[in-house]
Amino acid sequence: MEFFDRVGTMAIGSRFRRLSDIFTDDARRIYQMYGVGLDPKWFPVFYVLSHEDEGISTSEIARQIGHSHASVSQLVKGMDHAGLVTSERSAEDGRVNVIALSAEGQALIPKIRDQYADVTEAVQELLAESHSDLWRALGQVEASLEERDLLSRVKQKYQRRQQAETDIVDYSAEHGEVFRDLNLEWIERYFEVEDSDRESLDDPQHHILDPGGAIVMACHHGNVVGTCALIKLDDERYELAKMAVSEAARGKGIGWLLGRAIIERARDLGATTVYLESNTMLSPAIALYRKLGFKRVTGPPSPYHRCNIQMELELH
Amino acid sequence: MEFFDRVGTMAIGSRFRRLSDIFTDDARRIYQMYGVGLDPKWFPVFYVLSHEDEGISTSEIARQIGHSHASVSQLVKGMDHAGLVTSERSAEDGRVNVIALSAEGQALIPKIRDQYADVTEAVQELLAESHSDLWRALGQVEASLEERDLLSRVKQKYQRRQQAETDIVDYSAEHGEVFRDLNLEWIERYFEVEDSDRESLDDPQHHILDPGGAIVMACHHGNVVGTCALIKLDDERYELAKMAVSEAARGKGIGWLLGRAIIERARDLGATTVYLESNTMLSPAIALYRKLGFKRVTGPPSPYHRCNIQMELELH
DNA sequence: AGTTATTACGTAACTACTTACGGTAATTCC
DNA sequence: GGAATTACCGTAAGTAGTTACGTAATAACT
Repeated sequence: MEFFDRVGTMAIGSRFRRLSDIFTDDARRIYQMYGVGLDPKWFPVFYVLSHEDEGISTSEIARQIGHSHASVSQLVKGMDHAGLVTSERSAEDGRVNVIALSAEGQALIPKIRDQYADVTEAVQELLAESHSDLWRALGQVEASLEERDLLSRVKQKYQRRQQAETDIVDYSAEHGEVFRDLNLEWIERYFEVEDSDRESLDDPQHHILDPGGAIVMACHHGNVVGTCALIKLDDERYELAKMAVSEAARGKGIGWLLGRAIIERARDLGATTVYLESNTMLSPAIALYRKLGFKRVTGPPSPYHRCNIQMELELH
Repeated sequence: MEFFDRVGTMAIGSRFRRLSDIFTDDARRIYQMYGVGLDPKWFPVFYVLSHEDEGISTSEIARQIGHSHASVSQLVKGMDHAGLVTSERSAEDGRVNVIALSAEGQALIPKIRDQYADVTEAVQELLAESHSDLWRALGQVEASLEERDLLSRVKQKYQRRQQAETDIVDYSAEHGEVFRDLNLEWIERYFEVEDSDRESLDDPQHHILDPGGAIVMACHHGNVVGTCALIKLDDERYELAKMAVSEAARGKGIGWLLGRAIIERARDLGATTVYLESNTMLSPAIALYRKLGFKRVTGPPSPYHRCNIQMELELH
């Protein structure tokens, strides 16, 4: 397939699919040639059962062969119908179905041995024609994916790209409205708006900036999509607060940019500690704070009802 | 999947299927993340169309992406419904449907560019984690399969195994009945039984052996499943005839064993040429003769009506 | 002990392809 | 210039898996 070399690795899923189809197709004809009465799709289940002395459960088979339990359930149904397996409720646990090879199924084991040997040999010779060890490489890719799936790998690239297209700018008077709306959006979504919210959101200049704090705004493609504030507690301690990112701009790593920027401000202002209050309900936020270096602390109670977790970051 | 290392390479189809599913699954989420309005399954078609200036036909797309035309037809239907492509009958050829990206589809090209770059990079990094060049290895396996598919590779092993379990023995009196029946089976199936058939089949001793010919029988697991005769024409020329393999024993390479054995006999008898007559309708037989080294010749007409091809093998 | 959460399972519906089939248009063969 | 063959295409049905959902049994938590 010259196509795959043209499109490149983005089509790797399709390429695997195609190869799977090719092999599956030939497999059907091979099974037919050997004349063993086994449907190719039954083979993984058959293989597992042939290596178990006692019967095992549907879900255990599924775990071993990497299918869903529903798939195994369907396969076993077919094999049962063909008389190859027995399937009965467990005496110890009324939920589990114990599957085992029937006598007829057992009788298939020696018959399939030749086919197994021939096919294995043929495939191994085929794979050997390509210089590299494809079989091992497949195992390594599976292992890599188990460690970190493709989605998260791509997400990293995505966020990096989105972050590069996002500017962090200082708050100025014309941001007043969007600063308030961004914060009200999430507060109203999860909690009740409290009086102290209203005060600081309606007049950030007076409540945050004038006392020696800071506010930054995130602009993505010209739109303000996020904000974060730094409130001065005393000369050494500042509070990270009012972090908000608009619904549509979530997942672009903008919170991380805002956090980084506001910590930088704190450092510039001479802070040694940045403190914050949040709620464990907001798990993505907590994860972000942790990623930024914040650690959980227990401090004096917060004036906000919604606060049930306090965190701090030490600056060196 | 530890399972695949346990079963070994026979399960390579399943392994590809599983990998395909994993990638396809992540792909759907990735497409969602980038928010381009493209169904992942449309991508191959979209890719091909985005690289064509003019529209192309359904089957041409199918050829390029390696799907069936029916699949492309369905995909295009969906994309048309989503307004991404235009599809109309060709003016030159009333059979073909000309597919092209619509303006809306064109507009997607720059939107998908970032995603394409990010995913490609991520997959490449993933593949790089396994030491070997998986992508290239996949291409090589595809190429190897195109040259010779798995079925034929396995068939070779299969035949070798079956041949090892087959003995070639000399004709003796108790083979008379099976010799006749094996030959009548195929003659009746494809042609009319002629008088000269009856004569030699009913009394091979008199018609074949006594004049200086030979007959061999193939025994597979104790059953006689095939036969082949050698008829003396003159001191240097012998005719291979009456080759028959029972229906159930076809595809085991038994014809080849019989042919080899009868040629050996001819050599022992001092032949320089082995001649045969057959019919082009029996293409597997012709292929076998060719594989045994026979070449087509034009000789004097045969007494058998069914003969429409003559072949010879020179012995050195 | 009673409620709630978890686990095991089967059925149904869906997915992304395939093959099978049938209809129409073009080409090739006498 | 007709007949047979071949090419193109869409629809329907099949395939080997999946997710979604409902039910029953067990485990865990007050």
